[in-house]
Amino acid sequence: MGRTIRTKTSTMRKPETFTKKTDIIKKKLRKGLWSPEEDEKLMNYMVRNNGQGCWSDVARNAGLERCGKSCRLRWINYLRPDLKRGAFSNQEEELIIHLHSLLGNRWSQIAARLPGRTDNEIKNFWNSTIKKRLKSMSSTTTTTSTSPNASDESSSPEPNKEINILGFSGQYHQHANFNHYTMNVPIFASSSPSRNTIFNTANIDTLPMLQHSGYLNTAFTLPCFSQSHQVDIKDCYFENGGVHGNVCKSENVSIDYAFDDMNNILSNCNIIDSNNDNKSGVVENLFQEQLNFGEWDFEELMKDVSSFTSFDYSF
DNA sequence: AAGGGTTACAACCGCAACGAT
DNA sequence: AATCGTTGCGGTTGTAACCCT
Repeated sequence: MGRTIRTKTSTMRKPETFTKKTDIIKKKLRKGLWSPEEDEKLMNYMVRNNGQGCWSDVARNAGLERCGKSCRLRWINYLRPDLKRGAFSNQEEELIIHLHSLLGNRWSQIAARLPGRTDNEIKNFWNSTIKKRLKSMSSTTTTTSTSPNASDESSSPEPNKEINILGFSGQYHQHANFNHYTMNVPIFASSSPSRNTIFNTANIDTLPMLQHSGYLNTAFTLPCFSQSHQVDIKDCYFENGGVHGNVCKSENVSIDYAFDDMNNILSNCNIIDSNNDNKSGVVENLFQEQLNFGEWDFEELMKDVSSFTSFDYSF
């Protein structure tokens, strides 16, 4: 599957020029496509200043005739060094479909679980490709639902297996396109309280991702994309806000499920026990040699990622 | 080769939330 | 409490590139 990659140049939409007197009076703010020169200015500024300051300052200080909003968008959607460009992999596509079935059009939340992808990119991909594909699929089969609420468990397939991971119970559901594990565990707050919309209640689906604050919550929802293989979950730690200091240590629980890329990353990540002397959590890659098995080079992604800037987790 | 239709995606817009004053 | 500036989000638009006839 995958998209055909188009190499769009920045001449797609001509940058607006302001020649009219009224334009100049209004303020010489450019719109439209960014020129390579503008990109360079913004990039240089962001690198030089570590991205500090508000966006209107960035626009001004970088010598750009753009509004801060435009700069922000350009940076987030295009210039950020951690962006992963190119076609979506099959796994990404399936993850997007799965997440969309749970979250609906919350593109930023979906994007937060796809390292290197932006909400805009995912939204575009969804609207231009997946939506149509699902539509054509739904005309031939009636088994798939894509609306956020339509995935509620009452209308989902029967739970066909009780499971137990690290002492927490849960259920295994088999959907049309993926397997899904829902665990009944208290959920902790993320490091960004204002963005806590789905992680602060108990007994919810914990979506596949690596949380910022130093614990591996993905251990509990296990979307399955391919054939089964075994996965070890090691040293899971739960933040105080959730399980109040409980630490599940190196139990090496093996579970019988599958999900490949995302799981590959997560199974390769270890959260160091908070009882360590240094009292700071560190996301470790345990099996570096396996990183290229999945699509995401996690170390690379972690570099310069604004949303992952602080790795000195204080437990 | 031409041109009309479609696709992909960069960028804009409006709105809401939030913090500072 | 009201206002203002900033940020972030989701919907929408515009258009280069591509496809098809």
